Amino acid sequence: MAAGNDHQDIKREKILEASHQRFLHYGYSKTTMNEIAGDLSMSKALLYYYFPDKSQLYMAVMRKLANDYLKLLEDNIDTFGDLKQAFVFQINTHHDFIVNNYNFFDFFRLNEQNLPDMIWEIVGMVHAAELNLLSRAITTEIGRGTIKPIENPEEVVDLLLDALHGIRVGAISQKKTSFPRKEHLDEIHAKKLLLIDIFIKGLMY
Amino acid sequence: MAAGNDHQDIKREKILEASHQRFLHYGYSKTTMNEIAGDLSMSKALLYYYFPDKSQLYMAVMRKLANDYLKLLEDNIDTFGDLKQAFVFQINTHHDFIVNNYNFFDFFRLNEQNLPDMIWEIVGMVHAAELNLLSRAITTEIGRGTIKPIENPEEVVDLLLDALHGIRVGAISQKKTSFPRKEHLDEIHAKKLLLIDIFIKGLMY
DNA sequence: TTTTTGATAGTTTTGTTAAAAAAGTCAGGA
DNA sequence: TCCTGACTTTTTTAACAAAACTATCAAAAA
Repeated sequence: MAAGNDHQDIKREKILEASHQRFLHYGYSKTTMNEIAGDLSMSKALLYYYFPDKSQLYMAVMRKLANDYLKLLEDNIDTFGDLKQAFVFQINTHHDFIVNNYNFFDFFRLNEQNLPDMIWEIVGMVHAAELNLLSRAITTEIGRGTIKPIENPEEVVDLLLDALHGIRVGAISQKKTSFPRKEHLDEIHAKKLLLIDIFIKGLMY
Repeated sequence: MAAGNDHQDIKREKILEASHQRFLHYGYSKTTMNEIAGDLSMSKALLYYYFPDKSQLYMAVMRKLANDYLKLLEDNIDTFGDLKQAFVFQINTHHDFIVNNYNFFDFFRLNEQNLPDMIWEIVGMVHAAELNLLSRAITTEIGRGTIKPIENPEEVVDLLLDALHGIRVGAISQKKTSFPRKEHLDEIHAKKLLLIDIFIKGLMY
């Protein structure tokens, strides 16, 4: 709690940074604790002094990324001229987040089934923030009188987020299921914009 | 082509039926050709007389299921009072199709990545039929003057189908990614109805 | 007392091989 | 043309050793 933690915190930060790079470029399973330690010119044992194990180190990096994302959302809450701006902002921010960290999430793709609970805590936090941003935007918009009053805005936003999550690449040609490939993300992004366009109109009088 | 194929076709049908039951109850990887042959009191070699190999037998069953589904869609094309009826019909039919054959599709879940191309042909056919049904319904509705003219109805329907595909179980509590579990299908179904409600309104004037 | 490390213990992944099980083939019978 | 038993080939499974990696710890350094 005292000032003495400063140096420790800085070191932790360094470790998170180096780990992020490794995880981002090589994925979870193909980076070893030795390599991270090597990048920082420290011993592997020291990593274990700062973090209890590999998976929790990964989580810590992920939490940091999530926090940055959350902050971005929170900083822009209630700053939108209309509902569409809010939705577009959310889609763009989310898109950038995914594109910039695409390889980092191979951990998700690999384990697919039973991921550690802490992951779902973080995902839940992010989801809650998105829900908050967008349902407030909806409430504001209702106040403006542009769209119909909604009993439960969160339910509607939750639905939209699910729907957005379902957008995949070109129907017939491409093979669905599985994770979207990186080269498709831009096409997906464009489709999402079209979807919210229709969706918003669906909320109007 | 001649009448002599009748008996062969009946036998093929029997094989498809028995295979369907096995695949449905035990999944692809846990049913053996011997078991199917046993169910029909025939030799395994005879199966290979009618079908080239196991995977193509599975495909044949799948194609049969798909054809039944397609027929259902085609029989009801252009029979809807309004657009919503058409969408609800599609969602309900699809829902029943999935619920009734849930275990059959474990083949998808297992392989997840690189599935045989023939699968995608069938998926493509089904998708095309859904696209056709719904975009015709949209065109009809435009004719009625209820909704705005759309340059490319198929694009819009494609988008909606993707969105529907993304609907999953309750946000925070439940763990996303991965296939939906059977016990969640009804909840998903309800959410889909809500989505098309908003979506259709989004297409109106 | 806090931070750091080399050495080492423990666990998971990888590679190998043999046995078992299942897929797939074929010569020949009805 | 339809069908089968016996056979071959391929795939899955189990067991186990080697290698790679995670995680720990006593002790040195700061």
